[in-house]
Amino acid sequence: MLNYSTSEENYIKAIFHLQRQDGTVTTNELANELKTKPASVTDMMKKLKVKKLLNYQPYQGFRLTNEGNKVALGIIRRHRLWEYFLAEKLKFSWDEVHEVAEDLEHVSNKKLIDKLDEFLGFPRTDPHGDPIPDANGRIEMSKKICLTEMELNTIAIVSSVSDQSSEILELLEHKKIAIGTKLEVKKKFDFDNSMEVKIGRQPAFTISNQLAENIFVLSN
Amino acid sequence: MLNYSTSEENYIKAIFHLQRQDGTVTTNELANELKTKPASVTDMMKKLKVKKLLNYQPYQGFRLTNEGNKVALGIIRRHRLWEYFLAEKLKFSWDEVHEVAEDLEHVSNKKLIDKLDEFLGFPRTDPHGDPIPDANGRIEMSKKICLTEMELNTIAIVSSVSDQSSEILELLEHKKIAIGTKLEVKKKFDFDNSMEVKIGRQPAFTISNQLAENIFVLSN
DNA sequence: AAATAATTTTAGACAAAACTAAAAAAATAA
DNA sequence: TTATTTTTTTAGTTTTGTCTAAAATTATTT
Repeated sequence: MLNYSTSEENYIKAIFHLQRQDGTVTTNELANELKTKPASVTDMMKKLKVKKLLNYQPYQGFRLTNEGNKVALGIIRRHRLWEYFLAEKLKFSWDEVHEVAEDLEHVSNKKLIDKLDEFLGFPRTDPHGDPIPDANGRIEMSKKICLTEMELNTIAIVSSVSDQSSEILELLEHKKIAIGTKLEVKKKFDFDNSMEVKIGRQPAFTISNQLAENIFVLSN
Repeated sequence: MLNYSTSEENYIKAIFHLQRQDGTVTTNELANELKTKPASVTDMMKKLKVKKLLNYQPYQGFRLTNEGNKVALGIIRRHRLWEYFLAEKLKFSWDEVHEVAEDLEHVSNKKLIDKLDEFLGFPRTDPHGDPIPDANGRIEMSKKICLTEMELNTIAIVSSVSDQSSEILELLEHKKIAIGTKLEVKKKFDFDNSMEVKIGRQPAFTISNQLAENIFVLSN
């Protein structure tokens, strides 16, 4: 695996994330995401095309090649492992880790990252609940879905909460729901869209639709 | 404290280290140290002078200002803390840490470094025995001297060994001398320049001149 | 002290990554 | 289907950090 500049890595990562949503990524989307100008994006797209990291025909938008995706997963692996380290070992709070990891992720020494992974105990998700690719770039492709979309009697892991207000956190704490908690939906009520869920062998309890809409889970 | 580019930081660090030996640093010395060309050095010296990090008159060599020294100590602090982390936590070997720390040292988030320091338990020296500056840039200015230069009845900490052959390591292990060991010189013999040293309360033992010349210590 | 050698600086170029302004292409509206 | 708007690309600069080749300065010899 070759080495890429910080700037190239930032473009690759941004394309990877935007690809998840749409199929293909446009110049303006990317310029907006990276807070740069469309002309700069076009310049970089030409460079990355030459390096065979993305497919790109003028005016047609772009998407990463297989090689490009591999590179992106490497960057994301580094980013999320550092986030985990910062939160778990250095006691950074939930919302501070991203910014610092943005810098650390560009130190691309494979041995460093694999040893860090081992030191941390091979964590499966970062502090935001997003999955961490393994040393081979494999990632749990369990897409993040809203708790409201889960099928009955399937188990999913709570991965993130979109609203971060203290009110919702109080409620989640009371119901013993945290990131990493395994939830099973037992019933859904059409009247108010509330649902009954279970954690492990404990008795099922009720979650309102407002709450469920703010909980996202990884379902295999 | 402002932010400096990776390149600027590498120059500042190199000047700091070269200054220790001579008083002032020359263009060629620096070009050689950084594996770059003299013309590039001159260009950078002009930039660093404008930023008031060094004193420099054409053809007269250069040395860091107080501000420049502060910046250098910040970089060295980061470098050595990461080295300690790599060796102690990630189980990198003694001779692998430097290269990786060369990259990590340029991530200059103060909170990150101070929390890392705390996580590591405020180590006083890196894995090579070199002192780590504290959060205020203070460093144990105990200069590294050769064991042969130590005065009688003073205590010093073994900080490094210049020869790294397995023969010397075998001998050091046998005599229970390691980095961090506190040594006190009790006698010196002019005949063969051998010396008698003590570790703690144990009985004094003899060290040959050849061995002493390869042991460096931090004497307060 | 003049000549030669070594060191250092200047001048001019180049590559990477960004920008602005203008041109070209695609999408949308009339 | 034209006309207009939006998006994207091109062309030409800028900044940072590097380089080579040549000029200037300092150091060393004879």
